[in-house]
Amino acid sequence: MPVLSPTSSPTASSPTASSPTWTNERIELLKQHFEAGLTCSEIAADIGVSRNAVIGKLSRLNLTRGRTSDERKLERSLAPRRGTRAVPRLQYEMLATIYGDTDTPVVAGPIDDANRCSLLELSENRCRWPISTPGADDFCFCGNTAPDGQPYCVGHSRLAYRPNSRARVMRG
DNA sequence: CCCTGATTCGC
DNA sequence: GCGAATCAGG
Repeated sequence: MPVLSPTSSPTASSPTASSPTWTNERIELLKQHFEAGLTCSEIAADIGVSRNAVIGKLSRLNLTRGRTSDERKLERSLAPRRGTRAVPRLQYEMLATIYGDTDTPVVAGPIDDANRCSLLELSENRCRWPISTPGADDFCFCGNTAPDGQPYCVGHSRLAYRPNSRARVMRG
Protein backbone atom coordinates (compact mmCIF):
# COMPACT_ATOMS: atom_id res chain seq x y z
CA MET A 1 0.00 0.00 0.00
CA PRO A 2 1.72 3.11 -1.28
CA VAL A 3 -0.51 5.31 0.75
CA LEU A 4 0.55 6.25 4.21
CA SER A 5 -1.25 8.50 6.56
CA PRO A 6 0.71 11.40 8.02
CA THR A 7 -1.63 11.45 10.97
CA SER A 8 -0.15 8.27 12.42
CA SER A 9 -2.37 5.30 12.84
CA PRO A 10 -5.88 6.01 13.96
CA THR A 11 -6.84 2.38 14.02
CA ALA A 12 -4.17 1.51 16.49
CA SER A 13 -4.73 1.53 20.19
CA SER A 14 -6.17 4.84 21.24
CA PRO A 15 -4.53 6.40 24.27
CA THR A 16 -7.88 7.58 25.48
CA ALA A 17 -11.30 6.09 25.11
CA SER A 18 -12.68 9.55 24.41
CA SER A 19 -16.39 8.85 24.06
CA PRO A 20 -17.29 5.44 25.34
CA THR A 21 -20.86 6.06 24.28
CA TRP A 22 -23.01 2.97 24.23
CA THR A 23 -20.91 0.05 25.23
CA ASN A 24 -22.10 -3.46 25.71
CA GLU A 25 -22.58 -3.00 29.41
CA ARG A 26 -24.67 0.10 28.91
CA ILE A 27 -26.85 -1.64 26.40
CA GLU A 28 -27.29 -4.54 28.77
CA LEU A 29 -28.36 -2.23 31.54
CA LEU A 30 -30.64 -0.50 29.14
CA LYS A 31 -32.35 -3.72 28.16
CA GLN A 32 -32.55 -4.95 31.71
CA HIS A 33 -34.08 -1.78 33.03
CA PHE A 34 -36.34 -1.51 30.09
CA GLU A 35 -37.65 -5.02 30.54
CA ALA A 36 -37.89 -4.38 34.25
CA GLY A 37 -40.52 -1.83 33.46
CA LEU A 38 -38.58 1.31 34.23
CA THR A 39 -39.49 4.49 32.47
CA CYS A 40 -37.03 6.06 30.06
CA SER A 41 -36.34 8.88 32.47
CA GLU A 42 -35.44 6.49 35.22
CA ILE A 43 -33.29 4.39 32.96
CA ALA A 44 -31.53 7.49 31.77
CA ALA A 45 -30.96 8.70 35.30
CA ASP A 46 -29.55 5.36 36.33
CA ILE A 47 -27.24 4.87 33.39
CA GLY A 48 -26.17 8.48 33.39
CA VAL A 49 -27.38 9.64 30.02
CA SER A 50 -30.20 11.83 28.89
CA ARG A 51 -33.69 10.54 28.48
CA ASN A 52 -33.64 11.12 24.77
CA ALA A 53 -30.48 9.10 24.47
CA VAL A 54 -32.20 6.14 26.07
CA ILE A 55 -35.26 6.47 23.89
CA GLY A 56 -33.18 6.92 20.79
CA LYS A 57 -31.11 3.87 21.53
CA LEU A 58 -34.19 1.82 22.28
CA SER A 59 -35.80 2.86 19.04
CA ARG A 60 -32.61 2.08 17.19
CA LEU A 61 -32.63 -1.36 18.71
CA ASN A 62 -36.23 -1.77 17.69
CA LEU A 63 -37.12 -2.00 21.32
CA THR A 64 -40.30 -0.13 21.92
CA ARG A 65 -42.83 -1.04 24.50
CA GLY A 66 -45.99 -0.48 22.59
CA ARG A 67 -45.33 1.29 19.36
CA THR A 68 -47.07 4.35 20.70
CA SER A 69 -48.60 5.51 23.90
CA ASP A 70 -51.75 3.54 23.19
CA GLU A 71 -50.68 0.18 24.50
CA ARG A 72 -48.61 1.75 27.19
CA LYS A 73 -51.42 3.80 28.59
CA LEU A 74 -53.77 0.89 28.35
CA GLU A 75 -51.43 -1.31 30.28
CA ARG A 76 -50.95 1.33 32.90
CA SER A 77 -54.65 1.78 33.34
CA LEU A 78 -55.19 -1.89 33.91
CA ALA A 79 -52.26 -2.20 36.28
CA PRO A 80 -53.60 -0.42 39.38
CA ARG A 81 -55.93 -3.04 40.72
CA ARG A 82 -56.71 -3.58 44.35
CA GLY A 83 -55.34 -6.55 46.18
CA THR A 84 -51.63 -6.82 45.55
CA ARG A 85 -49.22 -4.21 46.82
CA ALA A 86 -47.78 -4.30 43.34
CA VAL A 87 -44.91 -2.00 44.36
CA PRO A 88 -44.29 -0.37 41.03
CA ARG A 89 -40.87 0.17 39.64
CA LEU A 90 -40.32 3.13 41.89
CA GLN A 91 -39.18 0.94 44.71
CA TYR A 92 -37.11 -1.29 42.51
CA GLU A 93 -35.33 1.51 40.79
CA MET A 94 -34.59 3.29 44.01
CA LEU A 95 -33.25 0.28 45.80
CA ALA A 96 -31.18 -0.65 42.79
CA THR A 97 -29.77 2.84 42.56
CA ILE A 98 -29.11 3.46 46.21
CA TYR A 99 -28.02 0.06 47.39
CA GLY A 100 -26.44 -0.93 44.11
CA ASP A 101 -27.90 -4.40 44.23
CA THR A 102 -27.70 -6.37 47.49
CA ASP A 103 -31.02 -8.04 47.55
CA THR A 104 -32.28 -6.19 50.54
CA PRO A 105 -35.13 -8.07 52.21
CA VAL A 106 -37.19 -4.97 51.79
CA VAL A 107 -36.62 -3.81 55.31
CA ALA A 108 -37.29 -0.31 54.18
CA GLY A 109 -40.84 -1.26 53.48
CA PRO A 110 -42.90 -0.16 50.51
CA ILE A 111 -45.25 2.75 50.46
CA ASP A 112 -47.90 1.57 52.82
CA ASP A 113 -50.80 3.71 53.86
CA ALA A 114 -51.49 1.42 56.79
CA ASN A 115 -48.81 3.18 58.83
CA ARG A 116 -50.20 6.61 58.33
CA CYS A 117 -50.17 8.81 61.35
CA SER A 118 -51.01 12.30 62.43
CA LEU A 119 -48.60 15.17 62.79
CA LEU A 120 -48.23 14.50 66.51
CA GLU A 121 -47.34 10.91 65.88
CA LEU A 122 -44.43 11.79 63.65
CA SER A 123 -40.96 10.82 64.81
CA GLU A 124 -37.44 11.30 63.53
CA ASN A 125 -37.53 8.00 61.73
CA ARG A 126 -40.98 8.38 60.30
CA CYS A 127 -41.84 9.40 56.80
CA ARG A 128 -43.35 12.86 56.73
CA TRP A 129 -44.89 12.54 53.37
CA PRO A 130 -48.26 14.29 53.45
CA ILE A 131 -51.29 12.23 52.59
CA SER A 132 -54.35 13.84 51.12
CA THR A 133 -54.73 17.59 51.18
CA PRO A 134 -53.52 19.66 54.12
CA GLY A 135 -56.57 20.88 55.92
CA ALA A 136 -58.72 17.97 54.99
CA ASP A 137 -60.23 15.92 57.76
CA ASP A 138 -58.44 12.82 56.56
CA PHE A 139 -55.11 14.56 56.26
CA CYS A 140 -52.24 12.54 57.66
CA PHE A 141 -48.67 11.47 56.99
CA CYS A 142 -47.11 8.37 55.50
CA GLY A 143 -45.54 7.29 58.78
CA ASN A 144 -43.39 4.59 57.24
CA THR A 145 -39.87 3.98 58.42
CA ALA A 146 -37.56 6.61 56.98
CA PRO A 147 -33.84 6.04 56.47
CA ASP A 148 -31.45 7.83 58.76
CA GLY A 149 -31.25 11.49 57.96
CA GLN A 150 -34.10 11.38 55.53
CA PRO A 151 -37.49 12.93 56.13
CA TYR A 152 -39.23 10.48 53.85
CA CYS A 153 -39.30 6.75 53.33
CA VAL A 154 -37.53 5.30 50.33
CA GLY A 155 -40.52 5.44 48.07
CA HIS A 156 -41.48 8.97 48.87
CA SER A 157 -37.89 10.13 49.05
CA ARG A 158 -37.48 9.27 45.44
CA LEU A 159 -40.55 11.21 44.52
CA ALA A 160 -39.34 14.18 46.51
CA TYR A 161 -35.97 14.18 44.85
CA ARG A 162 -37.16 14.23 41.29
CA PRO A 163 -34.74 16.09 39.07
CA ASN A 164 -37.20 18.37 37.43
CA SER A 165 -36.74 20.14 34.17
CA ARG A 166 -37.03 23.36 36.09
CA ALA A 167 -33.81 22.69 37.89
CA ARG A 168 -31.34 23.94 35.36
CA VAL A 169 -27.67 23.40 35.74
CA MET A 170 -25.92 26.41 37.14
CA ARG A 171 -23.31 27.73 34.82
CA GLY A 172 -21.60 30.99 34.26
C1' DC B 1 -49.06 22.54 33.99
C1' DC B 2 -46.68 18.18 34.52
C1' DC B 3 -45.40 13.85 32.85
C1' DT B 4 -44.66 10.07 29.38
C1' DG B 5 -42.67 7.87 24.93
C1' DA B 6 -41.51 8.22 19.66
C1' DT B 7 -40.02 10.31 15.72
C1' DT B 8 -37.26 13.69 13.21
C1' DC B 9 -33.23 15.72 12.01
C1' DG B 10 -28.48 17.66 12.38
C1' DC B 11 -24.05 16.22 13.76
C1' DG C 1 -24.73 5.79 15.22
C1' DC C 2 -25.60 9.30 18.39
C1' DG C 3 -28.57 12.46 20.91
C1' DA C 4 -30.99 17.10 21.15
C1' DA C 5 -34.93 19.04 19.30
C1' DT C 6 -39.33 18.40 18.30
C1' DC C 7 -43.70 16.21 18.05
C1' DA C 8 -47.65 13.75 20.03
C1' DG C 9 -50.57 11.72 23.71
C1' DG C 10 -52.36 11.69 28.60
